[in-house]
Amino acid sequence: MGEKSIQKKKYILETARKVFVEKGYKKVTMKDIVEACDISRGGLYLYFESTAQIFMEVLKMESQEDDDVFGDRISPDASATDILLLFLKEQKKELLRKNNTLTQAIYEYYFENRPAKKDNPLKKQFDMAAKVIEKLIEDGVRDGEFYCEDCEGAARNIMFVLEGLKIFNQTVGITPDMVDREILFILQSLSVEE
Amino acid sequence: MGEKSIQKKKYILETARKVFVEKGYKKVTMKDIVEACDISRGGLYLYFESTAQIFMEVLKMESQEDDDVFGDRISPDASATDILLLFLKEQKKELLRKNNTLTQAIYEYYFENRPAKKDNPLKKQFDMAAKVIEKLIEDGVRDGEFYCEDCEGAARNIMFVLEGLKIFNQTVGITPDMVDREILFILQSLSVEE
DNA sequence: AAATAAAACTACACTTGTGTCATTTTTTGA
DNA sequence: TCAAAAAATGACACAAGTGTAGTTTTATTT
Repeated sequence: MGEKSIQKKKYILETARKVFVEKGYKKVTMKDIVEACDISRGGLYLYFESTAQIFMEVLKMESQEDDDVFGDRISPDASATDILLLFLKEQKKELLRKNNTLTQAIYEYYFENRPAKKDNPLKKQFDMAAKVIEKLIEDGVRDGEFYCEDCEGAARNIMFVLEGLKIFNQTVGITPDMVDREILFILQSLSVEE
Repeated sequence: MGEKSIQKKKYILETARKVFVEKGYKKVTMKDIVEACDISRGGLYLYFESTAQIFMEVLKMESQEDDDVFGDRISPDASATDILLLFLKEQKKELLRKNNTLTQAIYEYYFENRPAKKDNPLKKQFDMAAKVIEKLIEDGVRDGEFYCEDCEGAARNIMFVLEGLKIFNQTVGITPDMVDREILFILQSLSVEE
């Protein structure tokens, strides 16, 4: 497969991503992707053999891309509160950018295809994020910024709230101020008593 | 439609429910239901005209049934902690009884059919439950059992955690002790400082 | 520019699901 | 007990999706 083919494959994946964003996972057919890419039926089968395969490769692409959007803009002397707030703001943006995310498609996919818990990407992501937040809270406690008796619990609590907001957004819809209220509550419950 | 027909309709709905529990929403076809009910294709169409309609009626049936499973067993002199704990235990049971719930099907349905936020049943349920918890926490605070500066926030926080656990369970799977840890954390964060 | 290889196309055969309708079976009541 | 009504059946026509293969178009190489 030549260089040109690789380009085309990438083009198909990027176009297919848009389709998945728009229609979720289950509703998407080869025809949808063929039409979005403006290629022929047979042409698509030259590169991929099923929507499932395409979706998996889209996910792979996705996970390669959004590796380090975050690490960049943390100044070295930022307080734990600052960082936590930055993280939560980032999550808020992600949540509300609903029209550009694969969230629903990913849920649909995992409804059907549940990998062993051990190597479930969703679980890994969750655990990693929780670990990061935990460290963050621990730092904050050490510096006297936060009060918290169970940093791990608090971190997991935050993660579950974020999960809750995410699914709520997909089924009911959320407004920015709903997210703000949750963020506020989280920060307040970590704040030291005067 | 005679009495017998009504019986049969109910029978179909109950059987269809099992199918939805097993396969979710989108995957279910009329054929699946026909076979589960052991009736003929045409026969089913006599009662319902689409899987969507059947699903909606299943949901209606569901919501009529689980009205007051809870209110019953609260003794009049139970403390707020007791009641909250009972509520959370109930939620835990519900969560882990995954193999008998329509959770995934409901999510799939609302991915496709998002009603206006105003009359979205999911939102209503959420808000109502949050209100109940809020009152509960307020009672606890008044009696000196709980410490909480933002009862509404705390209530919503609990609800979002439960939502998070729910979707997590459908996509990754949870274990009883994961739920226990969350319940413990919630109770601890409401506990009065000594 | 001719020959070959690579890429793309389209039409086809197959599968699965839907909704309908002429017919058969069952129930009812006079 | 038998005629009419109600309920149930299953075969059919249709629609939408899949995967394939023979053919055509485009690109590459000598």
